[in-house]
Amino acid sequence: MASIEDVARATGVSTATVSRALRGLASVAEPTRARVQLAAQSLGYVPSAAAASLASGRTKAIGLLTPHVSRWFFAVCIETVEAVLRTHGYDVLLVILPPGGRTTPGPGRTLPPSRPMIEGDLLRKRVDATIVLTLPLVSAELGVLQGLGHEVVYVGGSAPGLCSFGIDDVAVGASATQHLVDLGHRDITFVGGSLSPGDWAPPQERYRGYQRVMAEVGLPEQEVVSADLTVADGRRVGRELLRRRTLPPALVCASDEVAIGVLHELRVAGVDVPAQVSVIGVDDHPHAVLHDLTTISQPVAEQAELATRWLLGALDGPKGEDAVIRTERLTTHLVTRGTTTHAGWERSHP
Amino acid sequence: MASIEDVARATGVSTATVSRALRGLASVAEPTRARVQLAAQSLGYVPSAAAASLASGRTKAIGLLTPHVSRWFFAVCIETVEAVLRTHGYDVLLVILPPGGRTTPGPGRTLPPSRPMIEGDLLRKRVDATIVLTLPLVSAELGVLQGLGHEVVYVGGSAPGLCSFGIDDVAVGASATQHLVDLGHRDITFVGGSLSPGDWAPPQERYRGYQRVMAEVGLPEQEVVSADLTVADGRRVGRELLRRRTLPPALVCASDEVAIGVLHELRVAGVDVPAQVSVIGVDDHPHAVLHDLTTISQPVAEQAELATRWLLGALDGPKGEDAVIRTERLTTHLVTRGTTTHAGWERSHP
DNA sequence: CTGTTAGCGCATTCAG
DNA sequence: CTGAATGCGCTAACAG
Repeated sequence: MASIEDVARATGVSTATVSRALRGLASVAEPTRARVQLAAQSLGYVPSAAAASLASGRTKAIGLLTPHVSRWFFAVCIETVEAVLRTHGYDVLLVILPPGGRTTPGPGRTLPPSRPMIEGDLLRKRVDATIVLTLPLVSAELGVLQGLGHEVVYVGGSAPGLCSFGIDDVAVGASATQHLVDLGHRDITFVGGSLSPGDWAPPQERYRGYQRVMAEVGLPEQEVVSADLTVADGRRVGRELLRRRTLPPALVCASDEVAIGVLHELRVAGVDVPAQVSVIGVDDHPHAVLHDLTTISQPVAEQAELATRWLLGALDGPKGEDAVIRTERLTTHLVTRGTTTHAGWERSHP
Repeated sequence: MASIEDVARATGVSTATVSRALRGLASVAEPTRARVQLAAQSLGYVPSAAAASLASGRTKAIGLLTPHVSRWFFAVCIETVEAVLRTHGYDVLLVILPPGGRTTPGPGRTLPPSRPMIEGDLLRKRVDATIVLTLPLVSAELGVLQGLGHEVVYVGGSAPGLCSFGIDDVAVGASATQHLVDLGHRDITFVGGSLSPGDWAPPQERYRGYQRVMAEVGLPEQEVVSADLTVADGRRVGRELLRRRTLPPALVCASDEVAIGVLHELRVAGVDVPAQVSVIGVDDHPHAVLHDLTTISQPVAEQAELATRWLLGALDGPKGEDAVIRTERLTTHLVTRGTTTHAGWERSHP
């Protein structure tokens, strides 16, 4: 366990010089730096992150808060964030906060009691900044994040009071709905809404887009079908729809994963998609094409990368000066595949 | 930024007592502890991880090394590991080491030059132990891991010289192959092998299982089809197979994701699965059932959980005493679905 | 360009 | 059960 002092002794310089040399500060003579590096290497010296943090006040680590890992959007974000941070010398502290139970009770603002404290404790002092991935935050948590005393950036949507890089989920819901309207559909059902309309998480926003378009074109809203954004829950919804007397002819699903689940059950039951039911999802998940799913595509890695780079810039740049809250919305686009078609197609078809 | 001293002053005790009280050490009078906790809370005191690490020598963080995030196996492992560690007060330092390029050149043992050093630097002193997820390590890296000076556990298979919790990939490959043999197949092709047979990563081991069974039953090995374990690469393979004069009648795929990709292309091209081609995968990926894929199921979360709990035990327990290298293999099982059937089924069918 | 001097905030002896 | 003293290993002024 060589320490900086061993390296200093071996090189015949002071520990301060070793520190400077190894960190690449300009004010070190090149020959000196070379000797220091050599000695450090041959001694197998590795600086103590704890000591460096304590002395410098910076941890060179960044917290990454996410509600999931095994869902495509989050996995891609995590990979992207990690890659960018690592090339810039930052470590990633992964914190998973499953949203489970959070939107269930009462007015949708209750949390398991341990959660907010965990966030505060966990991130403060341990990291230099925090990246939050599309976590359906409640206001108490926003407060915690803002009180963290360091930069916070939100990825995947927008969050009140935080810098964010994401997409416009209302617009996404609207586009998906509009696509079906354009195909002549009038009876359009939204799948994937949650029960707590007070939250501003993506499914809720997408639902608002649906509502907006339906209102604009004067169509009656159908009762929303609640679902987690998973294949498993999509399947549950699919089976539920099959039990109805008549199938809904057009579905806007809040994500491709639900859409894929629904599609699967419908097809297994012999329903002709899109002839009997048109289905559109959101994401352009890698598996969407396997199911020939029409969807709204969003640039996931780009959102994560932009957010991370912005954060790195903010960490270098003027501290606390740019109090401007930056909210960037990346563009999405419709990917037309085979699960959507004109209303009434079935009747006009052999 | 309240420090331990502020809490001590506010409570009228020494910093040592604050430290003990807050960490739950037994040797503190209950009333004292209560007062300390109250003061700490009202001051918003959060201990400095850096200072604690420096003083105690333990970081309360664990490194998690993984080659991927967006693949099902790894995502589930990451979620599981994080959940277990967090409930035990440990932070997770996520390190992604994409295996890209590692098995490509020369004898399959070359690495991008930066990699091994990164590992050593990154993990040493920053974490108390390391969990490695099914990373196709080369011997140099094994050396680095073993020289890290702390506990290391491997998840998903086994690694020479490391404690590990995983499945027997050779047996998995053998089971999959045996299933096809039992169905009367004689012309069986392995998909997903890598080009570097020197490595002992899962695909290679599964391939060895295939080889073993083929040899045992006296069947000729077919030329292995290389593929990444992804849907995209599975599709590439599917298209390649379609260009052959005759389709291989039976495929053992090294993972469900490749299998799903292959299946998709075959079906889109009008190939009847399983009548013309039988396909079996490995994993029992959540999407496998959507494609009616026969597969070998493995308990992913269990592997990760066992490994993590073992590690926590090792961190508490006797240091360096239990030099026994523990290798635990969990059981897998065949899940028969609709993508495999008897050889010659097509001919005997209307 | 380099050395000297102080802490960073806590956990841990060792006394009491 | 509690307090006083020591140092973990490094970075950041400040001199030179």
